[in-house]
Amino acid sequence: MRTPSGAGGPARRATLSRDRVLRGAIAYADVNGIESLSMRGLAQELGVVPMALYKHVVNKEDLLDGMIEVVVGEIDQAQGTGQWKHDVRQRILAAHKSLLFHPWARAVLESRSSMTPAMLDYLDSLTGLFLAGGLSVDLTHHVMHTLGNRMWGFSQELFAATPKSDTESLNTQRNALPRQRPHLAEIAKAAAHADPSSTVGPGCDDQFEFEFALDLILDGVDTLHARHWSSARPTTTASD
Amino acid sequence: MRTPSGAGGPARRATLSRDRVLRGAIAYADVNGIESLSMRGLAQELGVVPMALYKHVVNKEDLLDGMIEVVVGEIDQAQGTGQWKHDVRQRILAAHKSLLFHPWARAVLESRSSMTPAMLDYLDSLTGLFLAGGLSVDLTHHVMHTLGNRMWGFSQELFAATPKSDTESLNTQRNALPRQRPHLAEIAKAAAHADPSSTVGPGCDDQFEFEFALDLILDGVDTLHARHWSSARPTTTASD
DNA sequence: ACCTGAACACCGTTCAAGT
DNA sequence: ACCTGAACACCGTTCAAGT
Repeated sequence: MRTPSGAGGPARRATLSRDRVLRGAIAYADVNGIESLSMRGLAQELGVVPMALYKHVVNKEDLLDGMIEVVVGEIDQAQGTGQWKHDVRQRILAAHKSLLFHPWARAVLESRSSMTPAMLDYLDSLTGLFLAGGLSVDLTHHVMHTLGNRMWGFSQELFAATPKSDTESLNTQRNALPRQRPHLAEIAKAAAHADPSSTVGPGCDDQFEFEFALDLILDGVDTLHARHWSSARPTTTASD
Repeated sequence: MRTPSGAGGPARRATLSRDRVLRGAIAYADVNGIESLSMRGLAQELGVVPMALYKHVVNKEDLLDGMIEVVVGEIDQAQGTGQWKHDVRQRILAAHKSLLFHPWARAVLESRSSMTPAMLDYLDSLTGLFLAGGLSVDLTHHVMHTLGNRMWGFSQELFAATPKSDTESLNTQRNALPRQRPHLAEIAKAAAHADPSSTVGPGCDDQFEFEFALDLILDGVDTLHARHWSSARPTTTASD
């Protein structure tokens, strides 16, 4: 025992590389949450002195950039069928799946000040699917914005936030809500009835909601495309 | 000079209140950015010892909650016209405007673990507009999700990120992009042609893009409503 | 009872001293 | 030349000592 690479103590880790640092950080964030990811903590997890990380990563921002690069790079790129709506749908659902797998990824991705190469590649391939389907450059441009844009100025999955089950929060959800927010209560009740499995939350099927919104947008785009929509002479937007 | 409340030194501030703390924090974040908002820095800005803040705010999370509460509470609630599509559009554009005014607000709002009363009130009033317009509870439910949902699993205004103008970044934008990301380059070129004012960015009209996406969704909803769409028997989603 | 300075347990990153 | 411990300049929050 006490030999430098003995079997008793903490195992001697393989030599560090950028990839090992990034994957270590991803695993750390998956397990402990992104808010508790620190350079010092990650170094300890990797069995390394904190400053050793700075050989592979210029600073914490670069670490976060790299983590996003790995996650976005892993988005499945299925073979296209040539039908743009199907192919776009498939690609976006693949991205959705990858990001769902790492709960911290969306917030980190949105906090990046500029896009990473993998992000640009993904966007470019998606753009290419629209153009290959015969959509105009003009329409494709605005569709890309539509897909990237959060509605209302803010955008997160609004009913997904599981409130802490402290007393006040439960009161708000169960008692105060129906009185003070009757409209929200009505749709929450209907959703809970449709899926009685969840007792306190509204019991929404996140995947259904995601696909509903995606299809609504893609169908709307299809309509505009068929009408030869152009930003120069907008026909309102879709119907009028 | 040196009198406790003299005219020479830093002016004696009015007594602290939760409102003064929250508005001080908002002003601080507007000027210095949310990332440099600290309890200690805010206290100094308010001419107060750090621990004094904890009389009005339970911790930093509560401070952030309160800031969001103020911003969301300031969303303009125009008088409704009775036409649901118009009224919803107006309310959402008002929210968009309020959040644009505080660049940090979207990220902070999305980072909240549960909704604040003002957020719930806003959502309830929006839900009420759909229901008053005759949309089914079912459709209204999914529409609320659609508006709240970011497309693709991630969602920020994708082309809004103004990259730092360091050399590498400019290279990426100007030279590498057309070669490596031809599709993105094509729509960027078209957009720059339409609006030659911005030299490096794609020159997109953010407000136009926001309204395009909003109208696309609202028009799609209108179509589903006219077809008596129900999640029990979805007609695909819209057209087929 | 209220207020607050000092202290605690952290951060990311710099830097100079070691090999 | 490389590596790394200590140090620097911060955090949010606790706590005990002061009034």
